[in-house]
Amino acid sequence: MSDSPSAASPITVHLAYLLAQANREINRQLETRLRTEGVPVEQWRILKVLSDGNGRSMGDLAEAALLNHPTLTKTIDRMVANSLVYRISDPGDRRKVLIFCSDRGKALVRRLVPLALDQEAFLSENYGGKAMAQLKRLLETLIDRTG
Amino acid sequence: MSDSPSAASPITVHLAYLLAQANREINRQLETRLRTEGVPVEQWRILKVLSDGNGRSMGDLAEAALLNHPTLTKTIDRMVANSLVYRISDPGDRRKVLIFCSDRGKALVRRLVPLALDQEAFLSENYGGKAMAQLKRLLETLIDRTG
DNA sequence: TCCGGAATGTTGAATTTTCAACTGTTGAAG
DNA sequence: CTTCAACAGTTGAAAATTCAACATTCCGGA
Repeated sequence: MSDSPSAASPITVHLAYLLAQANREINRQLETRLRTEGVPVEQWRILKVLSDGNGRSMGDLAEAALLNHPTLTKTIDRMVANSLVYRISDPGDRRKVLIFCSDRGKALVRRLVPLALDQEAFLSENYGGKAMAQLKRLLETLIDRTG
Repeated sequence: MSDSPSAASPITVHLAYLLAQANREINRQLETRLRTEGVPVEQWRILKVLSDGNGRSMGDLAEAALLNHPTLTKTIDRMVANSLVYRISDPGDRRKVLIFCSDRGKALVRRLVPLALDQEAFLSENYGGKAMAQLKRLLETLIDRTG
């Protein structure tokens, strides 16, 4: 009898809430790490995705970087202004625009990757590599099953 | 030898990325459910926290609802305009403002709770109650250990 | 008592995101 | 061939968020 009969369950037991809370916290940690290079988390995701040298359409990139379409357009505008990426009209389908990472962007990614890996290492240490692997696996299947 | 030696690990293996992705997905699902009542997820969180009848200071509420301070101020402005909550200056510390849920707000929460529980039920079914419990536990400890 | 620093919220400007509407392109049906 | 619906991306206005600066109140020490 730990609760009175009418005690409603708090929102803190909802998966949606816990995910939002954890995401907020981890995102903040990453944000402060990336602040060294003055790069927002969204731009880090975009750059990392593009860093393999392949171009991506806006649609694919939006999906990969977890951004809405118009938001991505404007973020890419800013990144083009900073010479981090560039647009090329897709020769095969002229509705599409391919985004590529510039040399400057690639150099930035090389400085960013260690910062992100630092976070992973930090989490592994303070949270446990086992728990982390388990959590990642559960998140992946959650995304697969509902996304 | 599944990867070439120089293959960089994709961003999709980072915990920060997986959390962002899962959060985005689950949040969207919740959003569409709450759309029935036209309530943004952030307001749902605020209302649910306040629905026990106790007042909260802006600071406590911001923490509980996962919002920054100025964002909360303006969100509460909107909710006051909609008569969902009201402000009362804290008698014990006049720097503080206590936020309470109005009757209208409470009635709304009663319609919202089933929508949120529906999501939990849906997830339990399509993802597994076991996996869900495990995921919740892992998220809680992650938050404890890093937050 | 009075001062000054810390805590609590709010505000206004600037930035960012979102929504809906729009342009241009493709592909398939007739 | 045309035509037209669907697709890809952008745009401009509106809404929301963030940042920095600003009150106001509290509290501890001179």
